Amino acid sequence: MTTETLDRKHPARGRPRTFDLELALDGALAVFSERGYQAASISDLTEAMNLTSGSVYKAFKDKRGVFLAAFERYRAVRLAVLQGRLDGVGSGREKVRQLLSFYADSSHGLSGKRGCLVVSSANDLALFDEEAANQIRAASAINEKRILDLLHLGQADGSISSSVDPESLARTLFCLTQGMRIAGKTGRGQEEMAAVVDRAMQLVT
Amino acid sequence: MTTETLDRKHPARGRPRTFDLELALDGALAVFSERGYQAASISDLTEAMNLTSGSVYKAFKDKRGVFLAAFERYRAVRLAVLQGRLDGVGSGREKVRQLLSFYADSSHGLSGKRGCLVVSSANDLALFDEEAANQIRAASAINEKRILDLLHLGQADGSISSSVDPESLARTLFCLTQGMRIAGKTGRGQEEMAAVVDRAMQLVT
DNA sequence: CTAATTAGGAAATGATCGTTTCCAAATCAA
DNA sequence: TTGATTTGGAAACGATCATTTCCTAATTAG
Repeated sequence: MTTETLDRKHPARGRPRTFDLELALDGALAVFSERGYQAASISDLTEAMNLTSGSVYKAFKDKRGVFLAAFERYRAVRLAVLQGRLDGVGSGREKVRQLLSFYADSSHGLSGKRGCLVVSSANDLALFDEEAANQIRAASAINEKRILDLLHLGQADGSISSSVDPESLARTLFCLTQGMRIAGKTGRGQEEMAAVVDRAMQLVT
Repeated sequence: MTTETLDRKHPARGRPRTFDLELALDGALAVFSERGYQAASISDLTEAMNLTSGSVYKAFKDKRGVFLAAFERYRAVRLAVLQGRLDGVGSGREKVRQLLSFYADSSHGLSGKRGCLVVSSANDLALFDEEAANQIRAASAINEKRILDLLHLGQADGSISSSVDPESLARTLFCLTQGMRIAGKTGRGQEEMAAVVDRAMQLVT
């Protein structure tokens, strides 16, 4: 999936890379999240990545390559954190609440204003070529599917009634998470978002 | 609220304007909605507005001026359509459903991919100066407040229970509408969005 | 009429954009 | 060693960006 240029774990030949690739991507994804693809200039990126533009282009080919690598990095990091929280609770219903709380916690204060790279990329979908757009759409679909899987789990373990339609509920909760991220851009408090989670959990019966 | 340059209804002196201001703004807001503020170039805008850049700068001062005028135009047009739908139904609860359906109808197909100017502007909030950002935040707040008012109306006319907390429910439904607009960017069907509305209405008891 | 004023529009402006080029430095293979 | 290869980084590139300038056209005021 990643390009040949990126994953040289053991650089057999040539001068070795002196910067941390993932650390650089963390800087890049912060810029992309906050400003969007187009408004994130190479200058913005090189500054946040602590690299010169030459090194950036050597490592990622072009701006699109930086974005796609940062996008994957973002998803991996976020998924790891979420997975840790899901593992901490038992029932399917509790996992659903944990997932919603995960989004709520990300949607307030400074992290709320920084935003979600998947949401902002979906918002900017028209700016990308078909291949990149497909990756963004796929990431959204996976996030929605994850909610659906938790609902199925809850119905299997009895924590969620089998009478509710999992698909439409998953879609509804997914929309809610995306909306929390947008609302978070305008500056929200922890309690405001927590109350949204409590309210939404009334749908998960 | 609008600047002196714009609302010259009766141009006392000088050559009269030969283009329709609101028609031009309709073109501009379509570009801003679909591409976002930064990615909407003056070339994109002049093409969509059927104007030369000179005329654009005469009428709106700068790109920021075009955006702010288009933003207000968008809100006015959308509010008019929404108000028409709200007037068509009776109870507060039915008005809430109508509002959610209004967003759902806008979030599928082509209009879904075009997106909402308020949502995309909130997403790009970091790109604007403080004054413009405040206008965007205010627009979001008004949209949330509108839902709250409908909930209060429903509680007054008995169509919504007085035991539910209107503030947190309004915030939840607001997040849902914003999220529907984001989900709509990735391409959704009418039925998918309609099901989300049905599901959300279970919260409005 | 003339003067003042404003719109329309082409062309030019300086800044910034993403990207490439070029060269020195650092590594491995031989 | 020597050659091949890759990185680091400064500088340059053409394209495009938002904006201004300048001139003509169209209108009102007097």
